[in-house]
Amino acid sequence: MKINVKNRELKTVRRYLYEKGLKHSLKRHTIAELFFREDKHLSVEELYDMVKKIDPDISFSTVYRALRLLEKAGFAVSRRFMDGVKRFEPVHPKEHHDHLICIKCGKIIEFKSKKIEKLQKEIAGKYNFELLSYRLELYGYCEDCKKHR
Amino acid sequence: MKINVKNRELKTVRRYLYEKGLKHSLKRHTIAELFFREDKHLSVEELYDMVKKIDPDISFSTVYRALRLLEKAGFAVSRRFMDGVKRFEPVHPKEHHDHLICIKCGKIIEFKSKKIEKLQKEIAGKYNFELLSYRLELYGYCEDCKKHR
DNA sequence: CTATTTTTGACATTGATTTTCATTTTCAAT
DNA sequence: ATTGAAAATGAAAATCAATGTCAAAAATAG
Ligand SMILES: [Mn+2]
Ligand SMILES: [Mn+2]
Ligand SMILES: [Zn+2]
Ligand SMILES: [Zn+2]
Repeated sequence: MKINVKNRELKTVRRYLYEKGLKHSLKRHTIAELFFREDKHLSVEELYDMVKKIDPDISFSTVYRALRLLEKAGFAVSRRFMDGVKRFEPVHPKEHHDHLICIKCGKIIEFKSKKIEKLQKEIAGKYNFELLSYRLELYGYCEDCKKHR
Repeated sequence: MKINVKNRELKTVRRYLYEKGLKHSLKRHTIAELFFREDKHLSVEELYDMVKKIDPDISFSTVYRALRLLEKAGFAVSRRFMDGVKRFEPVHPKEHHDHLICIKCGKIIEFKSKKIEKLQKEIAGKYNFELLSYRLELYGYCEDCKKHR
């Protein structure tokens, strides 16, 4: 159940805050809750626009800082796709994944490929590289967008 | 021979300028020549710093515009690696390639993998995506840097 | 409730990129 | 070589997302 996942994460956030001597505020909670519920790749701006509808008294700064906090705490990761803006997504207890990005509607589909990972390791090995991270992004038209163009 | 490649490219640039009714300036030539000669992944700033040593009267603006022109004309491509700054590299009549990037010294190694490309196409197909472009970047320590750390 | 510490909102700053505009240079036609 | 129209240039300003500052507000322990 999505709800349960979200609640588990919120509780863990709460524990993290307590352990770090940070305070648990309603605004922070509102932001985190929405962030986990949406479970998407959102820019600060985008999340802020959604947060505003729930509580118009939450500022951009607060959304920005909440996301950075979640990232530092390991509950979120950020990445930049080709449009250059930083996007955050919740970290799930799943491994690395990559993305298919629609250049028309912006839809993002996640995928994993053990085969590709294996080939990457081979390539790194060939150049005596110590591989620490990587990113693979596939751009094009999604199923819907390739019809209507 | 590298020189010949470079000269061929400069001539082609000249032809492009003529066809578009643009003018051929010495400054533009100096910038393009250096850009093709270096044949690396350079930010505007980096190329500007190198250009200054050849002709200190060339401004940042001019380097910036020259690179954009080269990109529009198809002689250069730009990309952003994880540091977020836009880098340009000459387009050679070779296919798509990907990058290994050292997170310590910044060295960039190019590679190609038909196998990975094939897997990517399979993945795109699985999601009914029309694949147009992609980027794959591998980050880690290069051969030298993994020793001295 | 009070004291202490953290959080917040508004605004400022940064850093890279891009645009603006007055001046200079190119180039084709004299 | 001279000239005039169009493009290129340099310096400065504008933009834009990301981040920093700080006084006021809110949270938590005692
Ligand atoms: Mn993702
Ligand atoms: Mn390259
Ligand atoms: Zn789409
Ligand atoms: Zn290195």
